[in-house]
Amino acid sequence: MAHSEKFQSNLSRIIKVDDASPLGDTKDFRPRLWSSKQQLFNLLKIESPISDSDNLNDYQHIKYKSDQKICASGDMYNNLFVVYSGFLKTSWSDMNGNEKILSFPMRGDVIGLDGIGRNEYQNDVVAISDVELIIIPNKKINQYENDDILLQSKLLHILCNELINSQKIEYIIGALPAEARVAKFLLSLGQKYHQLGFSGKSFNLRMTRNDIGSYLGLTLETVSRTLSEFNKVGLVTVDQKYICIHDTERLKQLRRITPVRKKLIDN
Amino acid sequence: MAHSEKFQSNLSRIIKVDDASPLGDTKDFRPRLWSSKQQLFNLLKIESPISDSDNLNDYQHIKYKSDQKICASGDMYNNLFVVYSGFLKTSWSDMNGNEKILSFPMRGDVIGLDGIGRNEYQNDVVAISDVELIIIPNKKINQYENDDILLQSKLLHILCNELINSQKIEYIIGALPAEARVAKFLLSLGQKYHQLGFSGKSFNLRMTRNDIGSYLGLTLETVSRTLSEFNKVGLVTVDQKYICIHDTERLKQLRRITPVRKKLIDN
DNA sequence: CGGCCCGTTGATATGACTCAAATAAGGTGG
DNA sequence: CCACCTTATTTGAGTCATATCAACGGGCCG
Repeated sequence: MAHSEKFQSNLSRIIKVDDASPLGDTKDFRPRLWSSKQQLFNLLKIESPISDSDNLNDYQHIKYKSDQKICASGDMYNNLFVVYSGFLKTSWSDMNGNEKILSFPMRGDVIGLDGIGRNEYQNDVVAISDVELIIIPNKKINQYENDDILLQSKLLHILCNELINSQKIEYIIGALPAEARVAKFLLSLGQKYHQLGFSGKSFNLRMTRNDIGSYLGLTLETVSRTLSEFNKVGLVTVDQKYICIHDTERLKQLRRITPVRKKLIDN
Repeated sequence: MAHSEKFQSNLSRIIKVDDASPLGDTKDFRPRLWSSKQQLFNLLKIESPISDSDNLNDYQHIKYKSDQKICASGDMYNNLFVVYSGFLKTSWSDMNGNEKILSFPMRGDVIGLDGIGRNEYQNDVVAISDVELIIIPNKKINQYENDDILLQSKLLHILCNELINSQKIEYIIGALPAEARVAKFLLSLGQKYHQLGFSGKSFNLRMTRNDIGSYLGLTLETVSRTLSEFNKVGLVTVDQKYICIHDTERLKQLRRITPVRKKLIDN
C-alpha cells in the first residue's frame, strides 16, 4: 500500500511536466538536428557501408527535458527511438498502478521495441536527464530494400539480446541475494559506460535508489544499505550518486558479503 | 550449494538419455512427418492465405522423447522449432551451473529465438514429455520473398511478445509474494490451455514443483505449501499434478491469502 | 524388493521488508 | 543569496515471509 502510494506520487510528478506527445504530428514539432543514415548506423553499430552513399540527413532528432515522458503504455506505436544522448528509464505498470523499472537506456540503446507486437507501446519511457533521441519511423522497418534490410536485421538482433538480458534479470531477481543483485547492477552499468568509451570503473548513478530497487526487486532501503556495506568493506566507493568500483573480480564472484556470523557461532 | 547439487544431478539425468543432436546433419535423421506451409502458418496464427498455393510438405517434423535435450547453450543456431505437440522447458544457466527455468513451451510456441542474436543458442531446451517439433531452417528467415516475409514479420512479433512476457515475469518475481506468483502461474497456464481449445480451468501440470519454483523464484517447498493453501481455502483443487481452478477472479486479485494475523492483533 | 525422485509437511533461521526518524541535497521564490 | 519546501538518502529497530533443514510417504522403474 505505502509502496503503491509512493509510485503514484512519483508518477503524478512526472506527468505534470509535459504530457503532450509529439509523435505522429510531426509538422507541429520543430526539429533541432538531423542525423544521416551513416551516423545512425554508426550509433547502432551496423557495420556495412552505406550503399547509395546518400548521406542525406534523413533522421530527425528530438529533445526532451528531464522528467518528460517519451511514450506511455497504450500509446500508438509510430516510431522507434535511438538514444543519441542522455539517460532514461523504462517501466511497466500493472492494472493497480504498481510500477516495475525495466531498463535504463542510454546512448546507442533503442527505445520503443515493445510497441512492435501489438502496435501499441506496452511500457512507459521517461527521461531522467535531458535527452536527445533519433526518430526511426516504423514504416522504415517495413520496407524491404537496400539498407533498410540491414536495419531490420539489426533490430531483430537487438530485440533478441533484449530478451536474453531480461531473462538474465529474471535469474538475478529470482535467485540471487541483495548483495549479488546490486553487485551485478553496478558491474553491468560499468560495462555499459565502458562500451561508450568511459572508464567503467567510476561513474555517476543517474537514477534514484528507489528506481534501482524497483529494477532489482528490492526496497530502496536495502539498496542503500547494500551500497553502504560495499563502501565499508572497500569493494566500492559510494558517495551519493558517485560510484567507484575497486574490485571487479570480487564483485563478480560475490553472492553474499561477510558470512561471518555462522562461523562465529560454530566456534 | 545444496540447490546447485540438485540441479547438477537433474542435468546429468537428462543428458544420459540422448545427447546426439540431429541439427545440421539432416541426412542421418529419418523424418516421421512433414507439414505444409499452410499448416505451419495455421499453427503460428499467420492469417494471410498462402500466395502460390504450393501446398507442398516443406516443413520437416522431428520427434523427441521425454527428457531429451533439443538444444543447449552454445550450440550453433541453425533452426527454429515450432512445437507441434508435447511439452518442454527452457532454462538458462550461469557460469556456476545455477539453472533458472525460463518458460514451458507447448503447442504453437516457437523455440530457439534466443539463437538469433549471436548465432548461438543461449538457453537449454529439454522435452518434458514426448514432443513433436516442426523445423524452420534459419535460412528461411533471411529470404525476402513471398510468404517468407510474413513469417519474418510474425517472428518479430513473437519475439517482441516474448520480451514483454519476460518483463512481466521480472515484475512477478521481483514484486509479488509467493501466493500471487503461484496464482499468476496457474492463471497463465490455464489461459494457454484455453487458447489451445481446452477448458483452461482444469489441467495437469507437466512440470515438477522444483521447476515451477525455479520459474517463479521460489523454493519447491514454498510452491508445494502455496498450492496446499489454495487447495485448503477452496480457490483451487490440487491433487499432485492435477489442477482445477475454481475462482479465477479471486486468483487474479490475490496478493496474499488470509492477512488475518495483523488484524487480530489490532483488535 | 530397493533405490530414486517427487511431493508434503513441520520446525527453525534469517534476509529483506516495514516503520520511523534524522540528515542531506536540490529547487523555488522572495 | 538565503530561507524554505520537497525529495532523496541513510540508518536503526522490529517483524515477517520465505529459505533452509529435516523427516516421511508414495510412485515408478530396474
